[in-house]
Amino acid sequence: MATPPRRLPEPTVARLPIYQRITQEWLRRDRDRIDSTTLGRLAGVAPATVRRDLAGLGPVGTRGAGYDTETLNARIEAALGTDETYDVIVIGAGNLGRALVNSATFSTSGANLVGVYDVNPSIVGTEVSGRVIENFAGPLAPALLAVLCVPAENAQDAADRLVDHDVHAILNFAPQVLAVPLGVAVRYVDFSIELQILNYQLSNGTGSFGGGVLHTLGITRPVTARSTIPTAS
Amino acid sequence: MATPPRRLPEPTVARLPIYQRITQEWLRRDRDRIDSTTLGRLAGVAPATVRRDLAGLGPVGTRGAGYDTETLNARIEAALGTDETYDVIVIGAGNLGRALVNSATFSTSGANLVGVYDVNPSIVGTEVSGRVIENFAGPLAPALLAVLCVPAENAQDAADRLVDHDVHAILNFAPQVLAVPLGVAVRYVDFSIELQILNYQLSNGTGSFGGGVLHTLGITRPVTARSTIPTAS
DNA sequence: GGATGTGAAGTAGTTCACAGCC
DNA sequence: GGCTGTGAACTACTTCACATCC
Repeated sequence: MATPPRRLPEPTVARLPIYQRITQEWLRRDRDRIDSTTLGRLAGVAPATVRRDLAGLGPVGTRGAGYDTETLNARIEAALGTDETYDVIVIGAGNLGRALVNSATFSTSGANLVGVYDVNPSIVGTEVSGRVIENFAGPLAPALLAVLCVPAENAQDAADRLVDHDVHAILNFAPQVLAVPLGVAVRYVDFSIELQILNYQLSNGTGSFGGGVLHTLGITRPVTARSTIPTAS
Repeated sequence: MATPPRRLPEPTVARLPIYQRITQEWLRRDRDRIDSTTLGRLAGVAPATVRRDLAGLGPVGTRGAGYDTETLNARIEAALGTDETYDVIVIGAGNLGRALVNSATFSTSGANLVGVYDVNPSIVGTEVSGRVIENFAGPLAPALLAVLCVPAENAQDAADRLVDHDVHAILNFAPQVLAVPLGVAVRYVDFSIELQILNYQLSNGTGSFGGGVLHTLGITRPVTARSTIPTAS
């Protein structure tokens, strides 16, 4: 059990996948080290915060030389638990559900799609990404994690069904606050709320001092450079 | 200028749209008052936090009687700036882009869709929600806010194009950290990161004490009740 | 009586600044 | 020399608890 020592702060957990994405890009480009300043610039996070975040994974860097790309990637994976795969079902195979199922990143983060469901008879039986869409009214593949992409008015009913089916975490794309029993985690992705927040920032110059803001949860630092990840030099 | 007195804290801004959604549901059901405890239970937020948030809009409640539904809704709208509409363009009309354009909530929050663009010749010219998809290489309708739903590998290029076109805020659905100049706000909606966070919470019982967690940004309170919004009594 | 609005206290997260190690 | 890891200071947000007003 050389896994994460203590529980990580929420904002750290939200940033780890971003560091990981950058680290993986670094790996692809055969760069074997990265330092907190660079990582911070690319992720839109202060260097000290990067170090504090990564230090939470146990000592992972090398003083004077930054972080070893390979090790860092492995450590983040272990901390997030994405080194093992986890089963996910998708409820709702409209445009959104299909977009998610098709999305390349679905599997790269350890998620293992074990079922796609819908109630619409004209959709059930069709395929998406080579997977047959099944009837949500019928039996469900076992999974602890479900992604909900149904219309708002059906979201609560669907959530109830999922809870009965022993789902313990729901990623809800419906613009609908869900009521679930204690012990079930819900996370919301709400398009129009995100729009509203951005619009507010536009009108008020919030987020740093009017600067380009990274905002996957706690991230509020401007990314100044125009380039993304430089090619290996 | 009877608009918001001071700048609101980020987490408050993220919660206001949720309060607003509940308030609007309340309006629809002809309930003319709501109190911080009820609002908090439905939104998954502590009552004191609800009051602190709403107090930031200037005095809006009535001691002893809670908040007037109509007034509250208007105040939140004014604070968020959704009482005036704002123009938005959507870049990328794949499944995701189409899902967003179709989404009922698009317009309900003040957003005004003024253009949908793609580079794929087999998509350009087709319609989505009665709107013709135009060529992203061609001229763009003016808008300060853009929604980016292109593949990760095209996201930075598209963002550069948008910045040149004087877009000041980008809602990025591509799993790609964008580099933009200062003065441009970016907000990320990243499916696989959300999944990873949820999976982490599953494995670690984070978020309250393993309880059902509301998590549109700062929201970490369990919603215990099974019912959503009760029907008018 | 009852619920808001808010000082004061508490908590969490970020950033500084530098000791420690390569 | 350079960059990590971290105590200490700081900042931001949340929650308590109660005075205030309907």
